Amino acid sequence: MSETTKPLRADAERNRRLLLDAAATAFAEHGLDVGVGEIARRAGVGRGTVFRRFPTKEHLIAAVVVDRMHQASARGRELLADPDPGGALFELLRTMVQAARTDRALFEAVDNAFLANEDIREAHADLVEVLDQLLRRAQDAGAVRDDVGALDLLMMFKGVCEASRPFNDADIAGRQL
Amino acid sequence: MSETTKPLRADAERNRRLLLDAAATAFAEHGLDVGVGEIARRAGVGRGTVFRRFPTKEHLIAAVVVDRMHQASARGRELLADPDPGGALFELLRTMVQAARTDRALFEAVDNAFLANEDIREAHADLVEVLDQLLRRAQDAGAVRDDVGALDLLMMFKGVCEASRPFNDADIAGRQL
DNA sequence: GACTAAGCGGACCAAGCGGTCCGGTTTGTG
DNA sequence: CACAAACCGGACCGCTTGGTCCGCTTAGTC
Repeated sequence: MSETTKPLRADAERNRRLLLDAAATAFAEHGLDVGVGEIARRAGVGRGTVFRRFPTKEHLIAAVVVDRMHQASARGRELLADPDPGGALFELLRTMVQAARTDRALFEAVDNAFLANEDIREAHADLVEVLDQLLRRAQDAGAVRDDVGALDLLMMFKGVCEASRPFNDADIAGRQL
Repeated sequence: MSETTKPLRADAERNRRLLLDAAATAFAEHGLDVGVGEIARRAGVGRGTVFRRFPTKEHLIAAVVVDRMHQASARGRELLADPDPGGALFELLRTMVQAARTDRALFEAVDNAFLANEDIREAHADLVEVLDQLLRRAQDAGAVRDDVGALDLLMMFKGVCEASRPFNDADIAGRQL
C-alpha cells in the first residue's frame, strides 16, 4: 500500500507506537485540543520527538485516525472467518460504534481532514471494502436485506453513533437491522 | 423568564445583535475556534466591546446557542397555528435539521456546555415544550404514531443530522416518520 | 569494540489566544 | 443644553500553543 517508508530504527518504532496510543487516549479524553506537550508527557517522550515523527500535529491526528481504521479493518477481516455471517457483520458494527463513542473526537476529525489526507482516504477505502465483503456474505446468507450497500451502512452507522451518545447502551444498533 | 436584565442602551443593544449574528455565522464557517477578534471584525466593533457584552467567550457561545434555540421555538410556535398538524411538525424538524447542518459547531457546543449553563437549559426546555405540543397535535390528528415522545424526536433528530451531513438532501428525514 | 547515522529531549521562538484597562465618545435625561 | 452615566475601541498583558534547533545518546554494522 503506502509502505514506501523505510523501516524505522527499533527505538523509533517503539516510540511511534507509544505516541500513537497516548495520542489516541488523550484525544478521547480531552478532545482534539490537547497540547502536543500533554501527549508527549503521556507517551513518556520529549516534545521534540513528536514533531520529528509527525511533522505536524495534524499529521499526528491523521496517523491516529489511520491507525484506528486499520484496527477496525483487521477486526473485520478476522470476522470474515466467523461461521455466522449475520452475527459477524453485526459484531463489527457494534465494535465500531463502541470505538466511535470513545474516540469521538477522532471521528469528528475525519470529517474535517477527509479530503485533504491521502492515507486516510486509503484506510477508509480499505475499511469500506472489508465492510462490503462482510455485508455481501451476510446477504448471501439471507441475514440482511439485499437492497443496502456498504456505504449505506457506514452512513447509518454514524447516525447511530450520534444518536446513541447520550445514552449508555449500545444496543440501539440492534433496531437498525 | 430570565429578562431580569435591565434594558440596554440603544447602541449597546444594536451591537449585541450584530455580535450575536456575526458570531453565529463565524462559528458556522470556521468552527468554535474562531478568535474573538475575527468575530468583532465581522460585527464591525472593537474587541473590547465583545468582552463587555459577554464576559467570556463561552458566554458568547452560550448566548448564540440560546438565541438560535429561541428562534427555533418561535418558529415552532408559529407552526402551532398551521392547519396541517403533521406537516407543521415535519416542517419544524426540517428547519432544525437544516439549521443544525449549517450551525453544526454550535450543536456540538451544546453537548459540552449543557450541564453548565442555566440559560441554555432553559431555552432547551422551552424548545422541547413547543416540540411536544406540536407532536401531540400531530398525534391527535393521527399523523404520527402515538408511542413516541418529544425527547425521542429530539434524539432521533440529532442522529439524522449527523447521518445526512455528507449528502446534500435533507429529505432523509422523511424516512423516519 | 569502535564508528556513524539515526534518534532523542528540552530550551527556545513567534504567533495567536482570551481577557483587562482606560482615554475619548455617545446617549438620553432634567 | 448640559452633564453624568453608559458605552466604545484598541493598545496592552500574560499565557499557551505549534513548531524549530542543536548538543548529546543510542542503535546497529563491520
